[in-house]
Amino acid sequence: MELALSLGDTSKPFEFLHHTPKVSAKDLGFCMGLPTGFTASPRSHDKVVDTNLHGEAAATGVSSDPPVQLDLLPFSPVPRRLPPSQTPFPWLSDNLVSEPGSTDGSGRGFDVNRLSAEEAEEGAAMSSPNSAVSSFQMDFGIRSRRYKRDMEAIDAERASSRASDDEENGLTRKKLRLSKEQSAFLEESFKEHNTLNPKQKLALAKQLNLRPRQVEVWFQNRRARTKLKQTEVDCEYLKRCCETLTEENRRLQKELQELRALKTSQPFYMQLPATTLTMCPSCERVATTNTSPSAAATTAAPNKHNPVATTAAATIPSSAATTNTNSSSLSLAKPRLSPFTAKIHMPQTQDHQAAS
DNA sequence: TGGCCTAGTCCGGTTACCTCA
DNA sequence: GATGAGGTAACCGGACTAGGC
Repeated sequence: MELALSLGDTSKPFEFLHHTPKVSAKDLGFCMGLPTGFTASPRSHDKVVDTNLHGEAAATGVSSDPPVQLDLLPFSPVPRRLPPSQTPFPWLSDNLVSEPGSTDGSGRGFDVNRLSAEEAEEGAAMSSPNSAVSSFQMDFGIRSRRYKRDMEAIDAERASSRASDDEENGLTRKKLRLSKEQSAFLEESFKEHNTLNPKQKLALAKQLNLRPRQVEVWFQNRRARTKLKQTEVDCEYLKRCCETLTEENRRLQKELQELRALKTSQPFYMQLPATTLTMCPSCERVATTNTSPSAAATTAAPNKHNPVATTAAATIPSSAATTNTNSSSLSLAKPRLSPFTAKIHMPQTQDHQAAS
């Protein structure tokens, strides 16, 4: 069992991607793979949950839980600006001319003030608030068609009301509720890319009849919500891990007691050498050494980069080797170490170098 | 080349408004 | 109708980066 946070490829894009052929499904999608039986909170209407079941339970030996996988695509948490090739907004080419001097795609050199908020609103006001997204279709699957029509009418009315209020007051209202179409369109955009460069922001604002600042704020809040949901999923998963480990610990304690009882009743058992698993933190290889001198001569390989694949070592999951050594590995493989005594030895780097 | 300034963007946290049970 | 909870748009402050001087 391992926790996998995938920031890249997703093997299971969302269904809506099938309806957006301009964009490669490989680059899109916000997938949350959850363990079987784990149900995300149904409250969030915008929560898109895809139960990708990458079953490694058999390999890890912990119940039937697949790894929790969240594909937050295609954003990367470290680089805040991505090249334009990674920002596939299909509609951008229709609305904006690419900046000749912009090389990084982040919009550097693009004068955001060229299109003021008034201009943006003026341009957007030329069409009805919802016309920009009239071709955008999404089946929310919640309401009946009649109710849906009513809600759309209400949304349109609210949008027009907001526009008229802005015109009358000349002020921006403290808080506006985005229409359903606007939210859905922003959601689709977020799935394609969760960060915006100035061009994309302006294009979205223009299409949705919003101010660029509103689009920016929406994306910021949406990222925060995504992170919050990720945290909730992680928390839930770690909770399950803790429960599993507790149960495993209980089982091993019981097994230890049984072995001790067996040891007293069967003296030949003492002849079995104790095996120590040694894992080098730098190369992350596992070597075995037997505490018994005779056994060490036969099993412990001098070259620790060619560790002997004993039964115990072989049961160490490969995922453990890829886990950051600074954090506790969540790989809950069940190594059949009995009747060996296993321990993870963390030698100093100097030890490793001296040994090599 | 390094330092300073500015603009833009991000994030974490918070506030305030809106909706709904 | 009043109310509390939850969702979310909007704001604030700090940090970071890139470009210009």
